[in-house]
Amino acid sequence: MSEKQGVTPRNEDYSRWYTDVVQMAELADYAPVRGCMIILPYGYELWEAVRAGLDRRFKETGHRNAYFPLFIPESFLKKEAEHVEGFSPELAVVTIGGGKELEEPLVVRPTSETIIGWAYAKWIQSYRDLPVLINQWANVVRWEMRTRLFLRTMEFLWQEGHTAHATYDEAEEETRRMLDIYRDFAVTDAAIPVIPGRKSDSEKFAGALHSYTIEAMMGDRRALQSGTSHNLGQNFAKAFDIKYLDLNNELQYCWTTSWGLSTRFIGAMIMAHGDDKGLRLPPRMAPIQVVIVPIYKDEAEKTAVMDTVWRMKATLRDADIRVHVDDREGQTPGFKYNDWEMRGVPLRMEIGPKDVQKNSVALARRDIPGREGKQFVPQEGIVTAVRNLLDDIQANMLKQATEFRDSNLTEVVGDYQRFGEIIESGGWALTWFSGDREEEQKIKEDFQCVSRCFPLEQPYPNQTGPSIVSGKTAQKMAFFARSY
RNA sequence: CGGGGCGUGGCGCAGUCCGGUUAGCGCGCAUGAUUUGGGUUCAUGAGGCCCCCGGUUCGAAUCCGGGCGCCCCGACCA
Repeated sequence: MSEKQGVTPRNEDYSRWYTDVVQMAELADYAPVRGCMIILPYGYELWEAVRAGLDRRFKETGHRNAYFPLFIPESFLKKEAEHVEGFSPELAVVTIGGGKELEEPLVVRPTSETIIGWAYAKWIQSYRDLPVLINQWANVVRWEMRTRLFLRTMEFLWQEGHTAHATYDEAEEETRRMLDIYRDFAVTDAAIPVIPGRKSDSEKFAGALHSYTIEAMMGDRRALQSGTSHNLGQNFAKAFDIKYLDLNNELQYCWTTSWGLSTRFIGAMIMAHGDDKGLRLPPRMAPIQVVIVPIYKDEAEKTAVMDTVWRMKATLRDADIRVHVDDREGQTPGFKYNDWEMRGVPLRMEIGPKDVQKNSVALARRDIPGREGKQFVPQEGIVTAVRNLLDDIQANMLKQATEFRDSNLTEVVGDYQRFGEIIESGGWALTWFSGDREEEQKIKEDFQCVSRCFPLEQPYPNQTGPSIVSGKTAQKMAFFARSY
């Protein structure tokens, strides 16, 4: 028992590792209701970082935030045939309010296309009203059978963007623009080398013309859909009567899009970067970028050390570096090192009597374990030194994750057995694929996996190849992998 | 929905088969020492409707019946 101090090693039990990290790093806790979670302050700060990174990008591209109701009339869900079919099994429905049976049950939103569609129909009259570019930050509920903290919970937080346009091309451009924003955010801020691509017909959103996704590889090599962007065509416009008068005074249906990224993304960060010591957070997302651990033996040393500690803290804070001083009494420095490593803080600053004497500090990187990642730097010019290190850690984490991803991708052409071996060994296979539902169903039955996406960046553009199951000519290659 | 497992201080468990005084242990927590450049050590202490209801019994955490909840595997799943 006392042997086990940290998280369960990943190769021993990846699931346990994940649960340990989430709980020991105090990201989330279980709730009294099955499948629901309490997002703890440290976890919520990560979500705030996600929000900040995305919100800025949304606003830069002309979107504005609004808020729509949690309750949706049940009839709304039924207006779009595929949509209702896709979501019915996972709806939470309110039938009683104020002690009385409701005339029409209210659905707790699983997503807001319908109620926003209703509003857009009211608001849009003319081509001059377009485009409508709105995003909302909200919670949604889906009655999931099997849940896991952050990855799949019955209630989760997300943002959902909903836009309306005059033409197919504009809607498609918007869909792709938002996918690229997700890609840029994931890569630049979260250091996750996601693969943007298009979903196959059987994997697309219920009611969409087509869906795009960013797919990330987790530490156990399973795939995680980390954000999605949908071109809804005119399906919802027709269901909700979203129409406008064009230049020629002719009534037209709008073209709409929706796109979302949820608290699941926190799961992606945990699993894309974490190691056997626990969480590893990319500096741009880390609630605490630098943790200062003071070292002293007695009161005299403490006074001198803490003086330097508070001075360093103020210097870093004034430079907008997120810094925390671990001044807990009664814990040894060694304990604190492990504790903050488990919590994923990218950079640790140690300040002891020797440092006070030499006007130096010790800096230890989370991304490079042991002695190699540790260095002594002068207190003079600490801001630049820390900034450079944080940048380097950010870049290195992306590099590490990219190398890991690429070393687990295998291209396979026309060899179904080999394809199966790759999938069953846990890797990702890139192969020609027709996108037909029957083929995908066969793969699902044979290997318990479906296509992740047709990557936007095709390795052999303008070429064709034999679809993996049927052998018939396929236009594009797709990734296949087991997923969360 | 099918199969399996489990409900005992905050957490992880022992005790249940074979009923019997104050229900133990580890971790955590509190207080005080000690220690502090990689998870110190020790002392003292706080903390329990033994999931719920009913039954058997002089006596139930333990046996019997019923219920509830959770976890795992499968099925299902944007």
